[in-house]
Amino acid sequence: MFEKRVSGLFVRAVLKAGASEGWSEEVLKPVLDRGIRLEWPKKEEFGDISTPLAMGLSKGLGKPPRIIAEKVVQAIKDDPLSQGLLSGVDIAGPGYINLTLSFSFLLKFLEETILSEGLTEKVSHPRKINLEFVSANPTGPLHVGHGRGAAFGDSLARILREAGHNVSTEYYINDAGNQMNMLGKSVYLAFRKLDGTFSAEEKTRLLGDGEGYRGDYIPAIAQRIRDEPDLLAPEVRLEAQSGHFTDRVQAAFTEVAQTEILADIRKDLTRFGVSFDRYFSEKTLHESRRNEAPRIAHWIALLERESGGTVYGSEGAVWFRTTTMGDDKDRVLKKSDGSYTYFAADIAYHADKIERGFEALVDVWGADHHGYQARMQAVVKVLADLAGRQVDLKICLIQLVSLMREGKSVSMSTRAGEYVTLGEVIDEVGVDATRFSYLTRSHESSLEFDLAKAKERSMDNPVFYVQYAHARVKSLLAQAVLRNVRHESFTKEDLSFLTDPEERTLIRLLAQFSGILLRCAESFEVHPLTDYLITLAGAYHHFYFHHRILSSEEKDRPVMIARIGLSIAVSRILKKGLSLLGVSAPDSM
RNA sequence: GCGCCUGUAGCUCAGUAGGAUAGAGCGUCGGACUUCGAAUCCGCAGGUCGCAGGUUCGAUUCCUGCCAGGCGCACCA
Repeated sequence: MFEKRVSGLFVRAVLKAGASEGWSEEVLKPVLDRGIRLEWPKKEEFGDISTPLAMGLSKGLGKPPRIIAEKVVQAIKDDPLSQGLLSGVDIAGPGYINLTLSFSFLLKFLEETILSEGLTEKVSHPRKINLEFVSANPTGPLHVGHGRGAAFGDSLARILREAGHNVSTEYYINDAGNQMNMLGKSVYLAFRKLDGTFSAEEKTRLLGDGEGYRGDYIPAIAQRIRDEPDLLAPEVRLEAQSGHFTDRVQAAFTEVAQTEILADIRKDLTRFGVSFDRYFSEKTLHESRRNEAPRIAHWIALLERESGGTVYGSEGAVWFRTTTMGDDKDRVLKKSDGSYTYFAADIAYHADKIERGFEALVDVWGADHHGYQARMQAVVKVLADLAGRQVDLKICLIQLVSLMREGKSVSMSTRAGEYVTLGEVIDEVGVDATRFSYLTRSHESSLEFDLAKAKERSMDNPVFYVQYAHARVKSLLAQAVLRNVRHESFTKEDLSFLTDPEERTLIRLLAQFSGILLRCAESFEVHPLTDYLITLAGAYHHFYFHHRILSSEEKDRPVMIARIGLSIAVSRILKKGLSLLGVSAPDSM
């Protein structure tokens, strides 16, 4: 809310002090260019906003930090724009400059928070961002790991939009290649089992030594194919029933299986509050339209022609030179049999994104794909150069989720089809608790997800703690109505009765919300927001417990009105924050 | 073997681009409901920030080397 103003204040102060003190611009410039680093000290004795700026300048200027701080502080005090905004500027510790926001400014902020819909400051340079997440292969239902990526990606999209960016969300469907064929075969074999015509020989012939896909959903799809005549063309059905595994049987079973599974995935995602602007099919990259070469061929050929040797042909294959970025060998894009690797498809997909004009690409991946990062960065760089534009690629690696139940780990094996699906987790613990639990930890650290605890209504499961704070306010307001308290207007004057230090603490915390969001948007994180909401809820619970809000005494009325206003502001920020996490804020629980 | 990530209180984790006395919650123990919802609040205890060096006025944070755990290193997807 006030970060930009405060930063501006510091920049002007440093330049002014620098001019009169003869500080070298070479020292100042890099520090100012990086942006003034602002902190919100936990201890209020250190003010509302703090910066270690002077310590950073100390070395370059060859002066003690406190001396530098003094000059900067003087310049700030002389700046007319600090009037009204600040009530205190101090130097503390080794050379921190601590600012205290004026009461009047805080009240103005509070008034706006109660009134306006737009709670947040927007980024100064909105970007057109493509955010790709989940992108699970349509070979089985989403599991708990995908759930984390879904919660993270969706919440990040909401935050980026709130911050003012233009965001498109996308799910990349790996619907080409061997895995899909194997899926079709697996369903076909299950179909044969239902018919009583299954044989081990046929299985070996189709799958070799492999087991294929084995989850419960495989026979379920086979059953549907058996039950619903429309799912297979009559001649294909005849071939399947008589054990002729022709190309069109393969194609039909794969098609049905994929459609069914994708429909289930989308159903789970919808239930989870996650929607995508677009589902992008890998298959479309391989298809040729109107006599044109497939997109994938187009891009690989283009790269081979114009990448200056980064993409080159050798041994009958086409390679990407990844050794220049630390890889131990170059990687194949086009195999000697003429088909393309997954990597090649990914290149074409990212080329497509760039072609669509995105300025920033965000890929949310499972952490097991980390080995792919450097390669993809190199690809995007090459493609962006070809397009003659600056395109940033941010890769968010989501660390793994270990599922627990009452402290004991729930074993999971994807291969054997034994895993807990996202749908099951939602059934058991609910959407709100599931999403919140996923987002209580940084996505960069692994997460222990305890089903029993996620359901528990305790502090172990802070979603209820935060929701309860919101419900408390709503209940309070309802109580106020019952007591015929009218509170339509909350002007600065009405709010000026909030003189208690703990009230100021709450306002100060509310004022940080916007900055937290901007930080999330800048660093592509969600967790700081979750953390903030827990802190805010805690502060309100504390306040509520120690302060009587409603009162029938006439002399207490101004304070009562002001506290109701403060409570409304808290509830609005909580609700807004929760909505960005995709979590509801019920009025009662 | 090479590469990436992680190692902070008994447990699960924060710690914002080196900085102020390293923070929460849970768990343990002990307190608070005649008053707006006790799904809440208050207090006590708990740490050589994996180990050892180095850079710095200052290191949980940066560098190097170890140790431990996880993951990745296909003309698979």
